[in-house]
Amino acid sequence: MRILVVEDTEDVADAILAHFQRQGHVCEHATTREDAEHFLGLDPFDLVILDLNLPDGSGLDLLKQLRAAKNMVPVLVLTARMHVDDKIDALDFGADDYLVKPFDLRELEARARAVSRRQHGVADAVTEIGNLRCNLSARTVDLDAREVELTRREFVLLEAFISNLGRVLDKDDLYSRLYGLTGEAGLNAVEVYVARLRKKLEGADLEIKTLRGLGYQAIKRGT
Amino acid sequence: MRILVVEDTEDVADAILAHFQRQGHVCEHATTREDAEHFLGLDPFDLVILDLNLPDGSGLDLLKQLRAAKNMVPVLVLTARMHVDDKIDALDFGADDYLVKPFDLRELEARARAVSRRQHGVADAVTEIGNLRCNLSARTVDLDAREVELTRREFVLLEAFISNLGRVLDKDDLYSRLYGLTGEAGLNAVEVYVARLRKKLEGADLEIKTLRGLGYQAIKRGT
DNA sequence: GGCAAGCTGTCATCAAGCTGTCAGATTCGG
DNA sequence: CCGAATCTGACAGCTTGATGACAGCTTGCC
Repeated sequence: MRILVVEDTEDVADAILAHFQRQGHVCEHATTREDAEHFLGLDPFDLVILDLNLPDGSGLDLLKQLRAAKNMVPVLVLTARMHVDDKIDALDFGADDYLVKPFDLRELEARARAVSRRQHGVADAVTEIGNLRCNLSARTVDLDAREVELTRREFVLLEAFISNLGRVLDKDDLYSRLYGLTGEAGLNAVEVYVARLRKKLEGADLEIKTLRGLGYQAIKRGT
Repeated sequence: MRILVVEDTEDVADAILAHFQRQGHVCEHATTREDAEHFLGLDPFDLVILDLNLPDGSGLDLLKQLRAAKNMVPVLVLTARMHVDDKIDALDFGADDYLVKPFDLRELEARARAVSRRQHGVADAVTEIGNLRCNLSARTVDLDAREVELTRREFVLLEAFISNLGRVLDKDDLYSRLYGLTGEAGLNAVEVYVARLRKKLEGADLEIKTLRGLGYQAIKRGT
């Protein structure tokens, strides 16, 4: 996933970034509202983790502004405040979930995953596509009940395909999921990883079709 | 375990810290509510030992706040007050157990262990994983009915793996279990101890898998 | 106090596995 | 049948993890 972390407390931000990056997600870090707006203009994100207490303006305003602009990116709000009012405000203004500090990284991860799943209309963390079972939280993939070992990048790619079943993902999109904004790999890299993924998923009911000039599309075989 | 001791009476705190640290647990010490909130924001703890009488606000409020934020960390409450009401309050607000001062350290230890076990849904302090039997209270480990001698750190590591079977523990997590937040060992230390533990547990039905870039995962062999 | 044993953390070195690039092969649309 | 797009096997560089050796420190024992 592409995640924008808007958080000015350094150690908290570092912990969040490190944790999600370890999972293979691509993260950008904004410390101010202005900064956040900048990033949001550059790239589509799959999730925004937003601290309500920012130095240059309430995060709540940023949220309002986003929603006013019909930007429906999933937003997970962090707040140190304990007031129920804040929670209500945040949800009213279009936050998808909220977490009160202090929080556990694992909790944050679970919420993030849930929010993003809801966005894609996928009910469960475990997705089955025919003989292929993918557990997004445990990062495990089983094909015909045998575990398939995927590397970080391969998993990111599979995640993208699974949560966008049937949709066409163009190469630029996949590229930014793998390498973010500052990516330094050649475009060919996407092709290479698609090939590697296809090879590891040989025999699976998930087919990754090539749409020449358009991108790739994952579909369930036999449909 | 990572234990947060929230206690402002110096000698009591020292005694508790010394005792649990001797057991190989990693302890942090907070003397005020604010301090406690700080630590709780930094790292997930396996247990909070909470004195109800704090200089800057009742410990009960901290507990309420924690639970309101859905933080379910096991909390063991200490209180000097003799009122029965306090006991009821603490349990009502989500404390897992309480102890009235003055108390015996061994008693505290037993309660702490019980609370933490309950949290993990383990009925007994003895956990069996195939041919490996681990007694958390006695701190003994048997492999094929032969005792394995583990050092403190090795045991802490094993404890972490056993109580998180199947889950992926990243190196930062393991590191903070071994050295706390202020640890001064290199990150390589975790690898070294995993290696030592693996060596001592050679032939056991507990496998410690390496997930490159993610961390380690303990699983029961043959599953 | 002094000694021995064992625990710790560091380091250097080695091994394994991931990554990105490339070149040549292949496929596809027209 | 051509050219462009895509596929794919090979490879080299790099990151990450494993492990034996070692020196300092602590602990327990006399």
